[in-house]
Amino acid sequence: MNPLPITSWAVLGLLSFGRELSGYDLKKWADQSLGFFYWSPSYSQIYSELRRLESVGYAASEEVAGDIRAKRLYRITPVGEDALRAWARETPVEPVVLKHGPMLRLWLGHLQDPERLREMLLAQRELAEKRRVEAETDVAAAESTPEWAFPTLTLRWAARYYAAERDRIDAMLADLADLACDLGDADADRPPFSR
Amino acid sequence: MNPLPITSWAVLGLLSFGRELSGYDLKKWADQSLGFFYWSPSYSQIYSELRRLESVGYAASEEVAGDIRAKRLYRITPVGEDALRAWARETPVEPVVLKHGPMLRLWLGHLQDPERLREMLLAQRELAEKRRVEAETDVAAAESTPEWAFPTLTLRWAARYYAAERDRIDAMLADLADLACDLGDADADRPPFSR
DNA sequence: CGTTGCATGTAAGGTGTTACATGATTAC
DNA sequence: GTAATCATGTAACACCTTACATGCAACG
Repeated sequence: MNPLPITSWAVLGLLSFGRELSGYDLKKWADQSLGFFYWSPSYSQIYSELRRLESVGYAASEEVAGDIRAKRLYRITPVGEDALRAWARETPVEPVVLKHGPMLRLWLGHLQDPERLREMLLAQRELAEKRRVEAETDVAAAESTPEWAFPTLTLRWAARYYAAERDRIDAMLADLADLACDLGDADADRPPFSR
Repeated sequence: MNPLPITSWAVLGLLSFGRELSGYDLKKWADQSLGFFYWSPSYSQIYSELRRLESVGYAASEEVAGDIRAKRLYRITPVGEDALRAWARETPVEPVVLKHGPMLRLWLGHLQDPERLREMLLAQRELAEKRRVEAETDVAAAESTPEWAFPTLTLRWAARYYAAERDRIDAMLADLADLACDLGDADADRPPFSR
């Protein structure tokens, strides 16, 4: 049997805080926790990961007649706890992956209208600020509960991350403005493809 | 025909700076440019993207007897330039994707030995600092050449990014130390799974 | 009474990885 | 002479997403 993908462990991790949750709720919660520093898997993947976790005995589920409609609630099993702990302790840490779409566009700035680049950065700035506020409010909600100590740490990290992202965009906007001046000066030797 | 994946455009972007390059060289260069803010595709993917780009007429190649050994050098075609420019201008910007392995581990800190977490963060700190220095030296090498104006901007951004990453880890180490004190105080109500 | 949200999936398909293969050359 | 690097690939396969399907309940 191949080792489980990281996503599996992440989903099992969501269950390791001692609550029983449906796939739907798991996704919602993943968006607000995992989503800040790891990515949040799609619904369909959450459901299939849950089935996989159940098939290897790391999770168990039961059909529950909810307030309105039947749900399938998943919980972590003792075997699953052991496996997750072993994974967290013994597996080499995954390298950080960053795919920064806006920077890719900037890197190819010689193909673009400088004004469009500026607009793109401003939009990105707004997004980062929104995420920052989200993380900040989530910190405030979580920091009083001792069980959430570690999630609170990562939320605090996320708030700093998105604040820094916002500031870097400001710095980039300034650099871009400088660059526009320089290019304005030396009209003769434009970079390639700038027509 | 489906739209090309972003990786294709990234590889075509590497070719858009007016040089003829082999797949091998492209990968090396990708590690030092794209790798800082986007991820660097594997060799095998670079080769297959190059074949795809050639098949749609965006790139052309020729076998060249290099200094030592035969190489296949790729260059962008005029059609490819137009397509790349159109992509850069008209396609919605890809959202930022972050998959921060170390934060995932920290989020599950209740399963871990705090000392191990500290070690992990220190290792991560060193890595960020190394990347920062790399980006910084690459900035110094590129900033004098006007064609590299935009790549220089992104390298400068990367240098700031990795500096901020390093500082965030320091802040996290401090938070973690505070947390250890709090937990030491309240021995009675340990978080779940901390045995 | 139509649309939105809840809740759970299935199917198809592309993306991107690892592992492997090859052969020639440089370095120790 | 044998290890590592250059240089180019192929094959298999896992991962993950989008699109689609369903059926009920609440909201206006």
